[in-house]
Amino acid sequence: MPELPEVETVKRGLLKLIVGKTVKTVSFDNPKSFPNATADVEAFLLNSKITDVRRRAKVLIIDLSTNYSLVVHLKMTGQLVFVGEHKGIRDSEMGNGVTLGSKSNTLTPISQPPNPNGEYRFAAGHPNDSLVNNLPDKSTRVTITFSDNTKLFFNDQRKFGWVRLMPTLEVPNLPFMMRVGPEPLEPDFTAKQFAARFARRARTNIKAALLDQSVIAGVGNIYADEALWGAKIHPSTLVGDLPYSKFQLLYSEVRYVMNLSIEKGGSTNRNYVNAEGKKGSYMDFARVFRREGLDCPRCGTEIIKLRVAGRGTHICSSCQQI
DNA sequence: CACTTGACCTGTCCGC
DNA sequence: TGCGGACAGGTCAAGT
Repeated sequence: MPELPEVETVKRGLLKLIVGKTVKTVSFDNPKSFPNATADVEAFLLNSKITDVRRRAKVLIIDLSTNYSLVVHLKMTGQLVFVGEHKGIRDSEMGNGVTLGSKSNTLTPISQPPNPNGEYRFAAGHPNDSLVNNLPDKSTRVTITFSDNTKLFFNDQRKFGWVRLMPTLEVPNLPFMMRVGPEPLEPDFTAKQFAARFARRARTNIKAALLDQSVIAGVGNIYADEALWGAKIHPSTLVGDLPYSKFQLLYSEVRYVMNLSIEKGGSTNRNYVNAEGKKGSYMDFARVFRREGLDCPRCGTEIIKLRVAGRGTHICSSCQQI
């Protein structure tokens, strides 16, 4: 998914849209997307109130008044989209799986497909701003309906992402949370600390190390390429071969591209949308990512695409040399 | 441990 | 237009 700036954008949207709302029902059609015990859902999710929305690395944490939290990882194609007004559709027509809640708070099997005529309206905007305008759709895995009948959809085409209900105090004990590195945008996070985090990965290339969430949190394929271009570092350079001055540059570039992207609402390469279903515009400002065949904005040399650390990688072969 | 590769899924795009 | 293969924002579990 979604890397740090996209998850941060979703978090900011949800903070405005769902805090204070009360969960009425939840429905889901894919156990992998929402692997929770029914009893826990009934005891700690239904009728709970949303108290806060937080982010750690690429993980979203939606806190509930029951001292439980919904932990969400969007992985490659996940979306969390809030729909504020709807019409022409009933709860019984939502999704293909089971619904928890409603009046009886009991499991209710759903056999109807999503209503193809269900209409959901978003705030007016440019037609290209939205990628989702009729939810639920076939990528909808989880639907939460609030007491005012507004809805939060977890959509995920590739089913890599997940939503988990767990006690808030146990969230930091998730294996991923135990391992994940520092937040690169924290004001007190320094270049010196940044450089020190890479010591463990001296014998691999800098791109693989940047993508390693246990080194630095939140960097993914887009911002790794963008930051390496900014620091004029070839992605295949061995970490151990980089002088401290390059780490200082890379530290600044990681923070620059991520802050810029948050300002632009994130990157919509394919599926990403924010909490209102709208695209982000960072790709309009990208210097190398997905720009193979175009000119390097710094020197005019053609941008090329390689494979580094098993990922599509974009560089200027003139600016970025080993 | 550090490091690399394939697997997890669905959809799209590109070449034949 | 059909079909096969490569590829897509991220982690993990296995390999070496």
